[in-house]
Amino acid sequence: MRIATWNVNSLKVRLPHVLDWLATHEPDALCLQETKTEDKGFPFAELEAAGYRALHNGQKTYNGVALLSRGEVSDVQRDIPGFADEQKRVIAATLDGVRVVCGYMPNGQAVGSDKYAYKLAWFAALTDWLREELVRYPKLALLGDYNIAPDDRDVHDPAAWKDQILCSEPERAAFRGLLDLGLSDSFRLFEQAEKSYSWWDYRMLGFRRNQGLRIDHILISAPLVPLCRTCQIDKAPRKLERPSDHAPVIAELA
DNA sequence: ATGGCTTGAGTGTCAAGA
Repeated sequence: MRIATWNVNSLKVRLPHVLDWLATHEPDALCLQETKTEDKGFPFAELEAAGYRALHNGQKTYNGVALLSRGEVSDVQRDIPGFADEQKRVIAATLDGVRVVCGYMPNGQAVGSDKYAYKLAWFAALTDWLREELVRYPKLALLGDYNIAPDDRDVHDPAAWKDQILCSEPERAAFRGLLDLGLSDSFRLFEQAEKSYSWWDYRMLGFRRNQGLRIDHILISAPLVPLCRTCQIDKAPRKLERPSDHAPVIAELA
């Protein structure tokens, strides 16, 4: 079973890249973030023609998440239960016995801002929900754009980013809070190249200089760890014309 | 130098991203 995540920064713009990527990698599930559309603009038919059904939790202009799958899904959940939030950031479903949770975690804008407080509250609500979810679904994967670089090795210039948004200690503590539920960062189960990142700023030739951050992650619960064969960041789509600023991350489960 | 791109909305130019 292959599961993947990709912040596409507008599905309308990126649909050709997504269709190519699905054909090349044939994931069983692909979690998308920042679809930036309501259902009426969502390309259900094109994805269906490519062999994928789609669950979408979208809104106009901002945010929006989707879960694409080849097989049947059940127990669909939109948003974090009990957490009042206008922003469409979560969709989850069960697929082949695995609870697949797709999240677009808040960016937070700047340490100390209102959006930063929302980000930390959002992570607390997510963590509380997943603690319960793991009881019901021991095999669980949380995929998405976490907007957190968990460690200095996930940052091209740790000194410049120190205590900045995406890297601050409270954000990293929120990430560790997810690990404390018994989840593992699948990327770090394997030896990886140094300077591996999943996002590069559009500006300043960020990608060409590999000035990036690793903020897109696939966390997996303990029963899935022995099944995990690989986890890789695919930089290829970032090299295309009009790329997303994020690269997809894909994990293979036996 | 708080800039540098990209997107959606909407037709002038701004919010938001990370």
